[in-house]
Amino acid sequence: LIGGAIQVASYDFARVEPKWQERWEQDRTFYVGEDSDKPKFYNVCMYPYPSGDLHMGHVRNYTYGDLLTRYKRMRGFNVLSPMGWDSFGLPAENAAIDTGIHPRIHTEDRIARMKSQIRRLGSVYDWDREVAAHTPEYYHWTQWLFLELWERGLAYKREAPVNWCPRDQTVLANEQVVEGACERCGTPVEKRDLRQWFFKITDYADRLLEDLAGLDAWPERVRVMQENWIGRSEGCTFAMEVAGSGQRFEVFTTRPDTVFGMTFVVFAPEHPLVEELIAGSEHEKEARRYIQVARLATELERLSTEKDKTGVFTGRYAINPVDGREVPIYLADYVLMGYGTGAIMAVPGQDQRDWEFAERYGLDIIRTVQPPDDFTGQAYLGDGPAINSGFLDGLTLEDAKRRIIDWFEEQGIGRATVQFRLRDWLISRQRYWGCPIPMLTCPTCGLIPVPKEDLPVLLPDIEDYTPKGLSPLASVEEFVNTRCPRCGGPAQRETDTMDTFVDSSWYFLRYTDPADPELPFDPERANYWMPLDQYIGGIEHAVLHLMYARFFTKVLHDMGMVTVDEPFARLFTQGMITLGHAKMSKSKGNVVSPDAFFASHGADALRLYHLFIGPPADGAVWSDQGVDGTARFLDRVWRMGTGQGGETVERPELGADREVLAAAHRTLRKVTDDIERFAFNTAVAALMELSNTLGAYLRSEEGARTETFAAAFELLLLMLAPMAPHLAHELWERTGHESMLADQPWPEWDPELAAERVVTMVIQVNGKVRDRIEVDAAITAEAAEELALASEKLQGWIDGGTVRKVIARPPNLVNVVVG
RNA sequence: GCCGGGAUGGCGGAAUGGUAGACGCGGCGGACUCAAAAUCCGUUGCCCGCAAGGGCGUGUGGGUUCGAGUCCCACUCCCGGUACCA
Repeated sequence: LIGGAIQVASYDFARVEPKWQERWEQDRTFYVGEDSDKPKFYNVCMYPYPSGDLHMGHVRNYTYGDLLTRYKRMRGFNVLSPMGWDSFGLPAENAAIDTGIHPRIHTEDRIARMKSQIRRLGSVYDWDREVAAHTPEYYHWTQWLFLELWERGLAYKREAPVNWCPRDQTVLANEQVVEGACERCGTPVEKRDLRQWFFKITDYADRLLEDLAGLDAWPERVRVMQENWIGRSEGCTFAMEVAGSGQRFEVFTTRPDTVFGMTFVVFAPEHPLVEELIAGSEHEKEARRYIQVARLATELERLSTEKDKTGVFTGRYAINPVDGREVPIYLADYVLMGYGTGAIMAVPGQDQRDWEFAERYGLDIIRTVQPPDDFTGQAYLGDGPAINSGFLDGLTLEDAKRRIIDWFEEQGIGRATVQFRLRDWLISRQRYWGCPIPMLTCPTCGLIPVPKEDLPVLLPDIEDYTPKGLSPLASVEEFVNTRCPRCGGPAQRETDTMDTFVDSSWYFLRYTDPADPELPFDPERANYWMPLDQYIGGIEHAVLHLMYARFFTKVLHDMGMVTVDEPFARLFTQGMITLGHAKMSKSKGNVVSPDAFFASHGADALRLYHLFIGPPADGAVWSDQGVDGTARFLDRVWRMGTGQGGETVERPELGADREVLAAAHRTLRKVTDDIERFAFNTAVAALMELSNTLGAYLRSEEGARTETFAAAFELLLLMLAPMAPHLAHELWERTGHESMLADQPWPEWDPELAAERVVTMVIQVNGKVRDRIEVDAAITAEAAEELALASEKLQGWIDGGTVRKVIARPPNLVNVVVG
């Protein structure tokens, strides 16, 4: 950046960093096998979508991951840290629509760019295990896994109302709809009925929920988010009858105890019984109009809480099974077809939504739980004795629930049931750049899987990527038309591709056996590495990827392919880097590129700043000057390590120097602690302090003793090795070490040296600091008290009062209570 | 609304119930230099004071404690997630 003579004195990262990046690669320092005596440590950063440019979020992620790889290796672990590419997906296809460049060319070009940036960061991986979702060698096994799910009844195709993004011309999973809009492009999502492929993740709902409890090394918030997403509620399903017609339908409720308070029934407008219900009713016209309007409403409008509840009377009545009373049946879109049975018993006295609806349409409200005297709200949701409830009167909420469910069972009309909010995972995408679904439709045999020996079903090259509501594959006749493997007749291939979250649900298993030609992975090799000892990534994957990957792992466990049934033992979710509290994004044009910093400050300074910026779990505000600061620190270390920070002197005796060595060992203790608890910011701060101490030592009047300085500086380099690896390795070599720094064991601190000998003791009067004195760290309470009371400064503060109490907390503090 | 997290100097942040503001950024003053950059030294929460020193101070109001940024209660605001889930 700046030329001139001075530049020679500072850390020449432009020369040093590439040198070590090559060395690590040539020496295969971070390539590993399964034949080690050391304990294993499987460390993964979430594999990226190859967008082509490393952004600060990646840098933060890989800096943490790389620190851990290097640190754990020094701690004696057989560390596997692989990297790969989530390389199917929409951006490459959208680019192809614009430019005509094949998504594969586009993607592979970007992978190459990103890979070189990752190398430039000094982040090290076992590249022999690199995987990319878009390669036939990988998606062969994604298809194989699909067929396994199919064989187990966990993959199925059905017509369903789905979320349709009109801009991307594709279906979205529920998880990809954010506030009624497409997660990717923000376009409001529409409802469409399409035949789609689903994975039956709901079969695993209970296990996905229960096993969260065992994930105690996961962030609490991620567990809570998954718990809410799965959304288990216990309740009861019971049957009711339509008066006159004898038609039966079921309702689900979590409050069966309030059944005597039912004053109406509501059906979702899409409920399959609605047609029959309204046919011939005097309210038929009105009802049809309402259904029409409800269907057209976008998800966004329907979800709006601002909207008043609307509905329409069907003209029919349902019979309450507990007392034979007839209650009106309404249609209303506040009841959702996708949850429960799509029909509810409405109890306005105990449900606020029902209350609002009842008020609007002038329906009765009956309280069945006695609210407390001071209750001023509308619907009462709390506990209390049951009232107006026949044989339930007087019972508490829980007792009444149990009693009424028993009664339903005795009558044979209902039972206790559990409902989940979680829906099956819709995996069909009407797009080109994804993993083809290995299924055929035969006019005689129906849905037929592609035989495993015919895999992979290759993605054909095409010319026209424009979405037309069907996958672009649908217009490739050579692809579509094939033979049925069962009857030999003509058959047609499935033309949808899979959601890219399918690809990413198992890549961490492929890493363990990346080139296996027979299986997605060898169970033995997978069992050696699984589970991941550390998984690091963004919080945005809290429910999507992390839950799908858990689901796949459980299925593979049930297949006997892998022993564990949870993939990620420890999860760390990093906070987001923002610029002045605004999210960095291309569209806002406020992206700070790491590339510029590789050139101006070097990778080590950038890494160190990411470590130093704040607690890793928190968001952080980017500051260019912050990188100046860590670069300055590295320069100071560099000058000290290359003899430019001051001369050392030969001196036999170790005197006050002992304190310098002690400081180094205390730093080592703190840095080790801090790394273990992911407090990288304070670990860096501690290294800065040590470097300040060493600088002062070199400049001190009596001079730094050669041997002592060397010992302390060596510790500094060892601690810097995982954080600023290039500079640390270079200085290690320059200070005369033969072996590579990365191969050194992490040092142990000397407890005797690290122990404090003299500390500052604070003397307080009534909790306010009035004096400070130096005392022996081993001082007794009695001696501390005596010293404190003897303090001259204290006398003025005690004057006029009597000492009521003395609290001594040696060696840090004595508090004299004066009254 | 519900769930989770948070609020500390000009800024990022530090602090097992025990010296609030470590470390860094920025600022100010100085050394070096013809000058600048770089580097080094000093200083930097606010208020009063020439100083010695003193007072105040961790979103607000209470409480527990010899002692509270930290624990408890009530509230305000900010961030994230989620939302007619019966």
